[in-house]
Amino acid sequence: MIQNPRCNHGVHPLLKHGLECLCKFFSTSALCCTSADRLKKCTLFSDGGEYKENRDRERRKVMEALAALQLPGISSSHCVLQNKVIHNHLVKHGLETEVFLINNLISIYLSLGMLSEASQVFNSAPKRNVVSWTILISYEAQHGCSKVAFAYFHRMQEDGIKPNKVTIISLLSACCNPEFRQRGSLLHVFLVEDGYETHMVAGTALVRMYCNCSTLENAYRLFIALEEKDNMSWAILISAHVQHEYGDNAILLYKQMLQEGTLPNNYIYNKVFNACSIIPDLSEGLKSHARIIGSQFEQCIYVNNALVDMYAKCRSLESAHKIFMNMPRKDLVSWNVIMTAFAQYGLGDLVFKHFNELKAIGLKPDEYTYSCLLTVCMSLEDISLGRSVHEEIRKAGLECRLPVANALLDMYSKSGCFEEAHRLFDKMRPRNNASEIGMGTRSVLFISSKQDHKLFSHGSGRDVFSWTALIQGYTQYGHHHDALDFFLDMQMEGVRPNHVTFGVAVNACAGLLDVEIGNIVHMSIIQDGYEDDVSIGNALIDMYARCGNLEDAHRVFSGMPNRDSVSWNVMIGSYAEHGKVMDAFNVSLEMESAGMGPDEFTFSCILTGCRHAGMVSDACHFFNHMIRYNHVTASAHHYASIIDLLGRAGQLHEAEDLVNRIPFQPNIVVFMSFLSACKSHSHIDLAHEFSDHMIGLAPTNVAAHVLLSNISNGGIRQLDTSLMEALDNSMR
DNA sequence: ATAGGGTTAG
Repeated sequence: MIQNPRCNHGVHPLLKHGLECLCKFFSTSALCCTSADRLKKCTLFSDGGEYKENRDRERRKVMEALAALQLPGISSSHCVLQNKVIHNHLVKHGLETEVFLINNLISIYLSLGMLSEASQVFNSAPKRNVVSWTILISYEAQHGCSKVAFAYFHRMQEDGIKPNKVTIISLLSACCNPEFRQRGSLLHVFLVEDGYETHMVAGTALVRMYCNCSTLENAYRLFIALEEKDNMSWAILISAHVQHEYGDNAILLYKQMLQEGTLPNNYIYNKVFNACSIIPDLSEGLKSHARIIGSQFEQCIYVNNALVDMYAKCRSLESAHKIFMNMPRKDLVSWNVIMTAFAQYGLGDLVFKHFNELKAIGLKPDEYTYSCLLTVCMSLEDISLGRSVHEEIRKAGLECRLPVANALLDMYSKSGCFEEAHRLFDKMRPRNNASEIGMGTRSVLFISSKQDHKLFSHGSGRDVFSWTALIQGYTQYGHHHDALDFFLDMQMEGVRPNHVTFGVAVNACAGLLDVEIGNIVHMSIIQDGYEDDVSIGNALIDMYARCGNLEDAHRVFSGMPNRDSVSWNVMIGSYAEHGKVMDAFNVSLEMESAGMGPDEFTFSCILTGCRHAGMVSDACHFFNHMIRYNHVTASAHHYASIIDLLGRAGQLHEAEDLVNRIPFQPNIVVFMSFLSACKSHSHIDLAHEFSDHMIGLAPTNVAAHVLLSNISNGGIRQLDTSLMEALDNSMR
């Protein structure tokens, strides 16, 4: 029993040590800032603030209890106020107070990131209860160390302590992906047994777990069964829909929430704006923006960051910038968002200008800032600028952070700098090992005080983006064998390809004209459930067609549940390329009746096909169709193609007529097609009529001069083939 | 009493 706290009677020596550590910390300004910030947060956002306020009140009580003990380093300003309340506490609860204070200490240490102090108190505590363990579990869960959280859960049960509702809720938040599906259902059973399945907090945690580990449908079933829903329950469901990129459904849920009379909070506005960015849907975004004008949310930094992003994604950069400029407070994310927006609009100068500004006001760029800069370097194709950014990243010690490392990989790989790409890639360890080591060391932190912070705080393994960047680079530079080798290595390392990786792998097979490997990749695509992906489907059509397998190409095409204009054009182009012009034309008619207008590219494909097959009259028919077709304006490529065809067939007057009818300034390819035809049919006079035009258009074009000299000298046949190539290349 | 369900950029 503690009569007078000043005398320290009855305080456990270990606890006293912990208190001393804490007191040292109280005397520094750091804690004052932290609690002041926290209090501000509570008053700014009422949602969830009440809980935090209570918690802070309790913490203050503990602080004051410590002050009352008059340990060295405590400042008197922390003391007096609730001294009496605490004193009564200590008297009333006697020894039980010890575990209460210990739990508070652990919790405070953890919230300040003082892990070794926390573990010291935990390990030497004379008594632990369910709360002591739950504090650790919740800490690990919130810091993404799910496996450690479950390790504590087992340890706790071995120690004979039964988990309660709060423990289960904390663990549910650690179930972050399908890997935890089984453990998650086990927790679900725990809750059902105790009758908490539809309890608001427990049920909401369940909803989140199902969103992460199962399907949104299963999550929704639990959601509608909740006895009560608050806006946090809605926020979780809406957020999950946004995460799965179901922007429309997220908006529908949001409207349903409003209809049921639940008021949105800052989390929900944040998600609604995210949903509008995904779709993108400016009008819905404007509506919600109007709702928050004049409200407390207008000040909220998260909401504003999402708004800036939303306007940028909805093609309204000006509004995005206006919001950014008017934000009462900006954090690094705000700067990152606006810089990313500028980068998306190709405004590299503004990106770098803002980068310098944010540094000038004392913010420290992070991995996202730098990866944004790198995308700019990449779009400018300025590898030396990229290298200087890389140097700055190295100095900032951020080279191994995944977003940056992946952006660097992407840049080097797509610029063909494979040596540098590999140097970086090899530094990034395989991800599974890294996290296992981290986890393994971590799980004994509180049991035996063994620790190794570096391993888990900076571990950056390669993920699917890292591999994909490398494979993409290899394919782009024609190293298809290497690309496919890495595609296999990646899977050996346990990293599953995503839709981009699969698409690139298919391209590599197409590049190798290797339909056997192509078939194998196709099977993996089906196995992994990517067969309905549009861009993968397009790549498959192209792969089969290039390998000469038009039937399989068409089978993929006709099996696609969704097609974009590329799908149609690839199919049409494949037929045209193989001389099956009628098939190409029929598919283009289908395309038309499917409500997707044939575009410039479609006609280029067909005209190229006609050119290869020498089908003059059909080409003219398609050409006239195109001219009459409202949405397509014939381009220089189209004219060049048809003029070339007419010329080859000897119909030089028709060709001449067409040259004169071109409604815009024809380019050099058009003239060269025509003059080349004049030459092969010995219409030298006609050629001379147009030669001044051509040379005037491109006085320094060597090929044009060679062509003219050939015409004057009676011609050399070989130029024809180079012209064909130039024409083909200009079509692509 | 202390522990509980949630945010932004590749």
